[in-house]
Amino acid sequence: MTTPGRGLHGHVLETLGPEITAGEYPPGSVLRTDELAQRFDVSRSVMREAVRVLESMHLVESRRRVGVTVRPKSQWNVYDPQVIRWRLAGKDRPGQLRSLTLLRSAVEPVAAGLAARHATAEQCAELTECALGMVANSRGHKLEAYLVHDVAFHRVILDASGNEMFARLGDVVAEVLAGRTHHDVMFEDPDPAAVTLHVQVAEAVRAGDAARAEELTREITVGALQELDILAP
Amino acid sequence: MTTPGRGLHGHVLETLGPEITAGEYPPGSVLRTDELAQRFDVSRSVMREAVRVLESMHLVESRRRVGVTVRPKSQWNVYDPQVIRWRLAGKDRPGQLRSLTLLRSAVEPVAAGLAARHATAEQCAELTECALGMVANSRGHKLEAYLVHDVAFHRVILDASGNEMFARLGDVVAEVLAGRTHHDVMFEDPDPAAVTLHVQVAEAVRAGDAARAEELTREITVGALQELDILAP
DNA sequence: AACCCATTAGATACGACTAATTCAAGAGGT
DNA sequence: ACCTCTTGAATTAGTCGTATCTAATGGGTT
Repeated sequence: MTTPGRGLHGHVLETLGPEITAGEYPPGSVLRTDELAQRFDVSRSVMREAVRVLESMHLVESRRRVGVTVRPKSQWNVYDPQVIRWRLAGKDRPGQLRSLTLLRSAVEPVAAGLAARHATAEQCAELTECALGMVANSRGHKLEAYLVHDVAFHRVILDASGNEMFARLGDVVAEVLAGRTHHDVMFEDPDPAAVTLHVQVAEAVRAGDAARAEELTREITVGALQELDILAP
Repeated sequence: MTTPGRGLHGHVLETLGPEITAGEYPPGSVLRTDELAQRFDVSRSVMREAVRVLESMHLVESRRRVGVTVRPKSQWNVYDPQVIRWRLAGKDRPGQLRSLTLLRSAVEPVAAGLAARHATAEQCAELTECALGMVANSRGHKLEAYLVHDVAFHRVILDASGNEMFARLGDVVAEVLAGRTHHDVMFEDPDPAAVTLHVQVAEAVRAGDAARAEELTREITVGALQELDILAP
């Protein structure tokens, strides 16, 4: 991913991060730097750097005379892409997907509305291209090719919104969509209705119809919620 | 704040973080660990820990033979509370407030709808209490007391949504509201209409009327957008 | 109960060594 | 004369081990 075991401390994080985010150490658990350094066979300097990173993610807290204590889940930086990846790779993947899909359902419609106002001609073209790619791969078990265009579509929408906060959710959406295709539902071809909605969103954005783009995207995200049995009646 | 100059590396971060997020080093700028260590009069070990943290925020990238290069703004972890604080304290504070308010306008209505479904009796009571506190302090230049209740109100909504991602935006909302009160508009008493809306949201949540809670909250956030001249018609 | 001190584990510093990457000079081919 | 590939030196972060400092904790003393 974006963070391949970059250096020794990176390797340590790749093991320790998932362990912590998976909840293997209950909140309040104490880890000692010396022990960790021994366990991973690295020097304390390296171990301290890793601890600093975990600390900046609010996963742990390092105090003198006490050690490195694991913080409760409620304090974690759950928006940190690294934390998200670790949790998606762990055992509370379902819950994580629910949370993220809910976030999508809140943000993406608004982003689509903004995109309809701010999208450049180039972005509109990209959007249409993505939508066509989705249509072309919507039948015949071409799930991978479909996924690529689906991810690209949502990325363009988020970027075109002109809001940096929305734009940075592109990676998150990509993870969610990939997760849905690879692990959860989706054994068959995607829902034709969803494909149509994407095409219509592309049209609405190009036409500058913000209200319609927002409403159509809301339908898409409602569909995503229903797939995960997140009912909202 | 949550991270008061904890240790030497914390002190370094408190200076270097704001400098980078303020854009004082253009993307691609190269910093050398040795020089930085000299500048802050700390050991290389401490400097390396600070760099690791900045790296985990995707503010910089550290490569051998090159140095510590500043990454473009588009790659920063803009959801990291620390980064948000640094940027709010810096010169692109207005833009940051716009981005965050837009995020609020997307998330809070959805969160309010969920809160109407999931809120406990205790949370409903808290909500009503907050709303009453806002009413009580809405006249007579009691802006500070008003702010406290306003922040608490939105925190309860986000918590009661039952979604951890939404809940973690409580701090962000707090920063935005505090910023609005202390620096920007708001020289006079808050808008009476906004106060009324908060009371009505509390009622709707208690009544379990999700659609109404969502719509009322949307009106609140639209008001916040208008205050910042973010027009959306 | 209040105070003091020994213990402990992280915090900082320093120096030596390692390894990766860049850049440039030079060999060889076109 | 130009281009390409190789090679090697310089540079800078990465790693490690040790020594010292500091602050929390817990027990013991008054």
